[in-house]
Amino acid sequence: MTKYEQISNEMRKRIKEGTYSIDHPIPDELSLAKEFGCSRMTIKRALDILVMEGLLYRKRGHGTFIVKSGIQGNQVNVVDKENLGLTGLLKHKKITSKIIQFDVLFPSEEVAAQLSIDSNTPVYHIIRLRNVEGEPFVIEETFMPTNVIGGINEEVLHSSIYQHISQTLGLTIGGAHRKIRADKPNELDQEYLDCAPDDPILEVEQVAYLNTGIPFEYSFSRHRYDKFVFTTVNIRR
Amino acid sequence: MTKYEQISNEMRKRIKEGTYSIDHPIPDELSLAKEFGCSRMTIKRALDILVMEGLLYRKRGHGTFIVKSGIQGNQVNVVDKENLGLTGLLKHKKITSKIIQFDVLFPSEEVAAQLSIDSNTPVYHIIRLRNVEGEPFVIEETFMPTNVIGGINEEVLHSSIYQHISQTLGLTIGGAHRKIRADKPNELDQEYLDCAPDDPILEVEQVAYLNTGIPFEYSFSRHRYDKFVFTTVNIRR
DNA sequence: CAGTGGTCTAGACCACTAC
DNA sequence: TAGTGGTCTAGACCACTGT
Repeated sequence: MTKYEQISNEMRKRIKEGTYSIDHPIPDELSLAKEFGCSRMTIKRALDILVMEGLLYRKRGHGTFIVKSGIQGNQVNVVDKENLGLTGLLKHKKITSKIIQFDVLFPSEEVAAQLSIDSNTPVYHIIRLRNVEGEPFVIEETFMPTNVIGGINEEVLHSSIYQHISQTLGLTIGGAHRKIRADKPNELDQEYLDCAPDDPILEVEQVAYLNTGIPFEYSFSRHRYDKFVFTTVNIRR
Repeated sequence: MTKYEQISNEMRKRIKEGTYSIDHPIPDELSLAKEFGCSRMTIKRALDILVMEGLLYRKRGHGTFIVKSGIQGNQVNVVDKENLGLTGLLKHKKITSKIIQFDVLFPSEEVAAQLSIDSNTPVYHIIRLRNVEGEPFVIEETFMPTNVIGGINEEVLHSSIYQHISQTLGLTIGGAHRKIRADKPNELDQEYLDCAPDDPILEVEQVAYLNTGIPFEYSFSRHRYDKFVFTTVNIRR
């Protein structure tokens, strides 16, 4: 844990606990530097994190203030929490997976383009039904290049692909591009998600990247409309 | 324009133009500091921007590399481009607005909570149908505190509220929290969006904030499912 | 070992705001 | 004028990597 992270955590705690008045600026950076026994740059960096989290804002010439609406709500680190896969998102919930399809094939033109591979590179093709607490939740169709990921088997598919990537393969997930849309249910949705012909579907199309910028996943997640909300936090810099 | 911004821009240009080999690290930070006649910290800060944009990635002990998929695609500053309102998102398209409802009322408990105001503060209540190129696109229901925004009239509603906020009122938009879900169409949707009873709706619920952290808008945007895709870019730090 | 990026310092000057 | 945050410097040491 770096010093600026420690200070950042301590300041977050103080802000949430109400240590500082909400109508006045928090102590200035030089004072905090003296208190924490560090340089002003380190304080600045620690506070930068809280500004990015939406907990503080700065006014040049005035000081640094607490964002009133930022205190309530316990969404600590919301900004970074996003691309962790279903298993990461829903801890403390019981997730089971049913493998509907699992094969290796040559990618279509579209899939090859999204994964930045040529059509001779085989890809895993996986369709899974994910149940949360025993209830059908989402159907995920996933394409992954075999030469980037590798080692996928039924055991992995029954637990978490993301865990396999980060822990077994030692790769770091870098980010994702997503498209979110509403759609009518297809036959697969109606069969496995147990939804009526007029129940909408929330589809998330995603290309996920390693921190090297190499795409490792192209997927479509089709959610029951009554059980899933996609949440984003956007903070201007 | 600060020095680190200038350097960041110059480096972005070089990367896109192919000045540096894509298979080797770009020059190390000390060399760049010498070339640009600045300290290493300033170089680091300039490169931080490009890392956040997904154009570069770092490997401790190795160097700094170009993200291959980051070169193609001209999505400069994608990350910041998001919350600009419909008018900002769809430039070059002809947008017209039909005002379905426009009044001032005392907020419900839910609306007051989202806007962090008490129930005695009046809010604008606006329902607009937005047409793109003459076709119905989205119904927006918006609540805004009169004491934060002010000066809303029919003329503003027919053009762009966001423009009014930033240009006329001189306020800066800071960020937004959004929830995206699929839903069945209600009567208003069917009437104005011209959709069938089994056409899904993509709803975006949003609380938008000024850079001071004060919420200024709580809104629900209900889109035709065949005309709108919500896109996000997520880059891990 | 040398070379890379990650963190941190102690201080400087500037831009903006209030008094 | 005094006080704030914004930027920048010229170094330092550490953590990690490959040879």
